[in-house]
Amino acid sequence: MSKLDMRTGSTAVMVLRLLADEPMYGYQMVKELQARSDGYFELEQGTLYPALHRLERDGLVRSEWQPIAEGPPRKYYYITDAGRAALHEGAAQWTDFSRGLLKLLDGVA
Amino acid sequence: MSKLDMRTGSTAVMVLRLLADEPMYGYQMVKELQARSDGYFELEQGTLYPALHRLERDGLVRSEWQPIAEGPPRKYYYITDAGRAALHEGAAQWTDFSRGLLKLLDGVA
DNA sequence: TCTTCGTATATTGATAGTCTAGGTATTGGT
DNA sequence: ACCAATACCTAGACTATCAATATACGAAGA
Repeated sequence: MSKLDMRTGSTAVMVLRLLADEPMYGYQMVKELQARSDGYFELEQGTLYPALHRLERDGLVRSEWQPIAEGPPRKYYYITDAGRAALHEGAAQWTDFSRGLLKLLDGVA
Repeated sequence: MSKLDMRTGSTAVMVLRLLADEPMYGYQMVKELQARSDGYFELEQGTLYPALHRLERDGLVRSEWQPIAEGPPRKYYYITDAGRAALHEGAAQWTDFSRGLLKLLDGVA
């Protein structure tokens, strides 16, 4: 099957979902999403970083640089209270949408 | 819950899904999608008509004007063989995506 | 008669998110 | 010396969506 295009707007809720478990840095999120989806979700860095900056601009996450003994420094992201609220809202919408679409497409694929 | 934004790219597969059952005209598709989703999928006309023209341009549907005794004429759309193939492809992708997202968001909403 | 509503197609301009492609820098292995 | 993996980032092009608007017909009601 051809490579997945990220569905517009899903990146934010995916990122918030990851950060709800623990703080993470960008590169880690890419790998974590791959791991949790058996390689299906391939988040491009050119998609992720702008999305993270939007989330921070909107107060849904905050970030903190952390120097690493070996390798380049990491920018850790933390979900905020507003971020958790947005996660619940966004998860509810995407869940409804996904269920509705699965119902509509049931038996076609 | 707030009004649904159509998720980018889902319009095409929804339209093809409807036309796989029977030929329809645009306005009818809007109503039919509402009916099949208990009012959840609200396809805007400014979203639908450009989408239909793209589908026709790409040979996935063809259209035919039909004069009506009462009221404005209707432009009926028919799915093509290429359209059915695209439907299966698109349905498979959206199904995988939806299942993956539901799994990721499970328990959050 | 005039207005409004439901039907039905369509376009325009603004907006927003994704992609490709590139850039910078560090570390470890060959 | 070189390359791959790690880790951050941006710019420009593209595409689909939205809100708003336009046209036109028929029916119902004031």
